[in-house]
Amino acid sequence: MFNVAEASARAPRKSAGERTKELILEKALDLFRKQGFEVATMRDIARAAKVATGAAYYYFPSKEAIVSAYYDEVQRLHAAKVREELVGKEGLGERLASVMHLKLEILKDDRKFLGALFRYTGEPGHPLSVFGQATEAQRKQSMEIFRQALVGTEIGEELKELLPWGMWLGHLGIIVYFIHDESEGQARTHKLVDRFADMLGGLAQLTDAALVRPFVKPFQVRMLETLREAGWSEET
Amino acid sequence: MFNVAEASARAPRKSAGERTKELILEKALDLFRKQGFEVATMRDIARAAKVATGAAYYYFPSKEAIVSAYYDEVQRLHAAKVREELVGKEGLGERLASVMHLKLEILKDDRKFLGALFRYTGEPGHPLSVFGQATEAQRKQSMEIFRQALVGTEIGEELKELLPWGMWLGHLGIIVYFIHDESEGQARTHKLVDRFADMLGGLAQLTDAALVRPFVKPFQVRMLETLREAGWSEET
DNA sequence: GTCTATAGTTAGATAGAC
DNA sequence: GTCTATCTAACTATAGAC
Repeated sequence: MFNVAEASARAPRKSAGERTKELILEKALDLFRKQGFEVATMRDIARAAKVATGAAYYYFPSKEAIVSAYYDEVQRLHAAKVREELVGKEGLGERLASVMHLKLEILKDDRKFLGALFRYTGEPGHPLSVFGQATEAQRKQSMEIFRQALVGTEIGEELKELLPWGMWLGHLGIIVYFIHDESEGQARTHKLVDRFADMLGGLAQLTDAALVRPFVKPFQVRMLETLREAGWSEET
Repeated sequence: MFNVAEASARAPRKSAGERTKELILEKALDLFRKQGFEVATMRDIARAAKVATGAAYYYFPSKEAIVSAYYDEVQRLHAAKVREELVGKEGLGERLASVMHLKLEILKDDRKFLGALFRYTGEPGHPLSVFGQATEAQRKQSMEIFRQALVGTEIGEELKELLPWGMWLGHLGIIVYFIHDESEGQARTHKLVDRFADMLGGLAQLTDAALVRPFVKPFQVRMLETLREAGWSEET
């Protein structure tokens, strides 16, 4: 009996609710992928999961919240893959490119409904706003992943502090580009990632080179000051 | 009689429809400012303008389209003010700061509903997407305004091509920050603008300085290449 | 706590008469 | 160009079964 309790503590059996929630999420994503976000209705989703509409709302306060839950899963997956794939990779450029390609790989079939993530970007109070209070935890988690890209690379103190935030912001931009990218396999986005990563790697080296650093450092310092002033550090 | 026709050609009398449209726009903005975008309904707006709901939809295909029409007006106003205020201002930093402060000045009372502009950022097909086909004209127009900030400043060829686009993109970011900024009179945003403009001015000078330019130029060239590859030039 | 069933509200959007 | 009537779908509310 004690053993059973212990075992369930180690690998807790999913409650009925958890399974239902997963089922709804899964069926919703099926529909989003097939029909797109707009066309799929909450009624459809509930029907596909063989639950009442109310059940869907019991687990997800809104349709967008389903996409948000999906994105949580994406982040978990991304963090895991990054841990695996980053070993042996050296240099900021190579590491950053790897992190981004992995992310895009995870998102590749879901461009049709990814846009829902950005719907509340301009509405500070909204629980699903990318820049809002309610999503701070996810933001930190995501920046943490990008911070991994810096491990083992030789860069100055200022960049070490600036880059995780900068890369996170840049990666949002890349995702928007990715959503718009109709090229085969989103090749253009992947190419763009390689180019940017490469340039960033080069620039990081350049700015730390003995000859150039004296000129660049004041700007880095001022940039840091400015961002702190702007409240960026409030949540770091 | 000829004179009347001529006069009306020069200053054409507004048709009934145009006046109705303006009335709806005006009343909608009143309500958005008082209640916010969400709370104000199309029914409220129509009632305030003393027309039927259908009439509002006859002129504006969606509620967001009203904000979009408002933003067109903003751009017109901004272009005019920039033309006035930029005379005598010298240096990239000072000119850019001026352009941005003027924009924020125009937007200052409307942060409550500005977020509606960004609602379709992640939906390429949508007529109101910031990055979509349908809004290309507005985008160009807006970049044109930022290009004014460069007039008379001494910067390299690459920057001359990169900056209008870069400033436009950056200014979108500033607007999002502005929307989130609860400081008195959005002082933080204005401060941020000054800092960024100042740094950009300094960086532009630095990168064109004889000692540093050889190092930096290759990066600028690659950046241009990359952006062209990415399709940025397709619409310029 | 996990749902069903059902009824109702709201508000964006549309169709068709005038 | 404007109105009335109507539709749709997100969302809410509630009462109750398990």
